[in-house]
Amino acid sequence: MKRNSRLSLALHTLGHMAAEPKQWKTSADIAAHAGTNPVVVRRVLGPLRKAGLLVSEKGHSGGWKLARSPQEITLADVYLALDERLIAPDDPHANHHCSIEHALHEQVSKVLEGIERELVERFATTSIADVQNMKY
Amino acid sequence: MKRNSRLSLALHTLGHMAAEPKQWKTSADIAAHAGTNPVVVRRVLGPLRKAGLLVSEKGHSGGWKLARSPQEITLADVYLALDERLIAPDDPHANHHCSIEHALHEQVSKVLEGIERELVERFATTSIADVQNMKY
DNA sequence: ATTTCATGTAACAATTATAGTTGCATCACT
DNA sequence: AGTGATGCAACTATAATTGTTACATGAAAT
Repeated sequence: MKRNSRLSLALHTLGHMAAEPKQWKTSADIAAHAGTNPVVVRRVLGPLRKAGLLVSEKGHSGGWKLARSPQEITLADVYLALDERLIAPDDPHANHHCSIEHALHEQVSKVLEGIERELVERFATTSIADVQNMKY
Repeated sequence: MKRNSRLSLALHTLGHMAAEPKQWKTSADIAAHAGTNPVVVRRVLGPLRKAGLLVSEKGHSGGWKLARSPQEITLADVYLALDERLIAPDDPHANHHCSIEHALHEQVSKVLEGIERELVERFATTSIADVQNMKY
């Protein structure tokens, strides 16, 4: 696979599911389409289930499907569920000798943090249905 | 170092330089402040020089400094110079068996590509001087 | 001129992050 | 019971990133 694969895999999968919201899809099927492994799929989809975007069922004729309508799932929901932070590094306070360095570091972090927030807001304006319906 | 280190290292360095735009800084000094290696610093700063954001001089009393004023260097300049693509994976057309898969893939790519563009626009609204001056 | 100190670059090693794999417990439907 | 799915843990493999060493080149200082 490539970089940013978690988000990308998630969006593909949700896009597919949006086309047939009633149908249960197995991780094996999803993996086959995505050219990856069922366990990898479950690993990516797990957090989406925890976030309430998907539901899964065990057992015969089990699998995965959307927990709500595609219009009600935004890219921000997915992004946050996956715990991605593409802009701002999760850097919970590196040590810096000189105080100028420290202040500057704080500044850079604040700026990136702000842009990260704006990115999430942007993601929130697009739903899975939008992706699937070729709004763009 | 941590993730996103290239962008982050670049911004820190430029921030420092913005404080003393006349002064030549060596990669060794920069590296010491950033807690990394001079070669790594040159590797990150090289593309910024190629993009015309920095100038460097060899020899005794050589080093690096800004090629223009901090107000005239935006985060987008840095981001693009480093060739970062944080949102959209550079995926020059993966093969897909079924055409639905293909169409969906195109869609996801288009959406992410659009958001990537908007991110660059956002970066363009903030300059190194803004970072340094604690505008936020 | 020679020494000194810097960049520029290549090649390699080490580390870290990510993806892939195997194995098995658990649960639900047939 | 038997089958086929998820859930999860542990491990391996691979890729990406960073760090290191070595050396050629160029410019200033002596």
